[in-house]
Amino acid sequence: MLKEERHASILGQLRQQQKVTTLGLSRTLDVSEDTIRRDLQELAELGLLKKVHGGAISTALSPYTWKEREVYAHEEKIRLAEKAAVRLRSGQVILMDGGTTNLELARRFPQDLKATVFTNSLPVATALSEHPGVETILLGGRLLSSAQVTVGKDGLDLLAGLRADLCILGARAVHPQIGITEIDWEEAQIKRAMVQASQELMTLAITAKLGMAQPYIVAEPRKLTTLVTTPGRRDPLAAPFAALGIDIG
Amino acid sequence: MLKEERHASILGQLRQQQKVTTLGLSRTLDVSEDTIRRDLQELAELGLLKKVHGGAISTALSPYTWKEREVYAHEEKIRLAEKAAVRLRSGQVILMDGGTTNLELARRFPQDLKATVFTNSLPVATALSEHPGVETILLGGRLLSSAQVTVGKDGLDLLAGLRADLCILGARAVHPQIGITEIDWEEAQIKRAMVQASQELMTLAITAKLGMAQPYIVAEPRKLTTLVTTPGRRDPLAAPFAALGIDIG
DNA sequence: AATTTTTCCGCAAAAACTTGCATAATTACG
DNA sequence: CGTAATTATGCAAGTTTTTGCGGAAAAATT
Repeated sequence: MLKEERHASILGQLRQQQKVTTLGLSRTLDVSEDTIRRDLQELAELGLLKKVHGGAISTALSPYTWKEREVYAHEEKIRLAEKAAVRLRSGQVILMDGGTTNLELARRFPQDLKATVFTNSLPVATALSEHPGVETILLGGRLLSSAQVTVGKDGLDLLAGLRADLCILGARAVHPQIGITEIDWEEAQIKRAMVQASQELMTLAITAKLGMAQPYIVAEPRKLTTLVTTPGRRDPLAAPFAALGIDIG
Repeated sequence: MLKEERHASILGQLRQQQKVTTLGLSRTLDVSEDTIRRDLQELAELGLLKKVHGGAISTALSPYTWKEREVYAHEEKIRLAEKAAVRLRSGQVILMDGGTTNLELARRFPQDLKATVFTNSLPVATALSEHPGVETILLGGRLLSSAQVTVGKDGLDLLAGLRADLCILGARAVHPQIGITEIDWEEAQIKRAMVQASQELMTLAITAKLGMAQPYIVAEPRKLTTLVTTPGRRDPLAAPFAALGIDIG
């Protein structure tokens, strides 16, 4: 059996039952546990699953709540937020959507920054409200508890009449050909409106989100101005974006 | 069973019934109590639950942070919130503004209540987002950092087109002749619009607020339907309200 | 105060993982 | 086609993680 077949089989099983065990795969695929471990490691490096002691679990485990997502890859998110924070300039009008990475950025806005921020994210707004130099404007609408953001027509209407300097998107998936994509249609709509309403587009993406894609397109790759991520511009994961002229930070 | 599965199961159970016991989990998941204890500790370290003697509870229920302990008359506010919570009925469309008393009420919405809540308060919206039966709609606008509420034209416009069943106001001052009054002009405007948009008006007021008045009038005394407070209807502080036909709870 | 329940601590066994290495399979190329 | 290079696999030894247990400590209950 070819390695690729095994990988496909593992991912298939993972989709069906959310988890796989090293021992179980070793038996069904008739290879040693060591080989399975190496398979899982490779797939984990591609962000296709999450390796745990005893096997692996699906990264896109659906019943994840906001709180649970917040602790996932937390250290990496903080590093990205720190890198992004130094790129902000006073006087800007900024659009920010939700996401746990954006929340870390909101917490790390430079103390002396003066800016106006429009956001549809409750946690981001809460974090920014403690900042002395930032005027925060919350987009109204129905609250999605899973993502802690508001959606709906009111927010879209407000964005339609706005010309902001910078949009900071927390994306679920960033792909060099497909662009920034989302899994929820209502969220995707608001994000699209945010992108439309601003000059520049910055995205913070942890490694696991690079090269991934979801059903609803938020922005095409060429819309992206800055991509803040962990791998450098030479890294195969980031290089395709650099080739498009996107600033890799 | 993988450790992560157990964790997911624990969190799932916690989300549904907001508490779990060590013994119960040990039985359902078929591992020793020590293992459960270690699981709970790990999850507690990630901030995903709160460990208590005998098991764990949802963090949503116990946000007794250092800040909240210092809230003025906190215990009294909690008692008022408990009294008000039992008066809520399923199917209602409710308007809620901010304030620490309203926040305590939001945390104590009956678990089986089904309702739609419009609010301009960030903490109230955050608390309600954890409630399975409540649809939360946030009023947009500029964020006042001191009160953690939004103000502005967008919220006023939305309220103008609304007919709600109940308005729950957290008032700064309640006077039997002057009515409910506020100290901030912008907040007063939103509150006034909320009162206008609903059939009934309920207010939770700690003793210290009774008989007080502030510059901006939000609602006349006769608008008030229910006053939830500590003194009984015979008490000289509450009697003038009872005389107006207001329900004292 | 006594008793029961729950938690904490250290330990030991089992399971799972890592690493280095030898061998087998596959691919590359003259 | 044959041989070298590369890659994949399995094995063994050592390490880490996980788990359950006994007993002491702490907390709740009576």
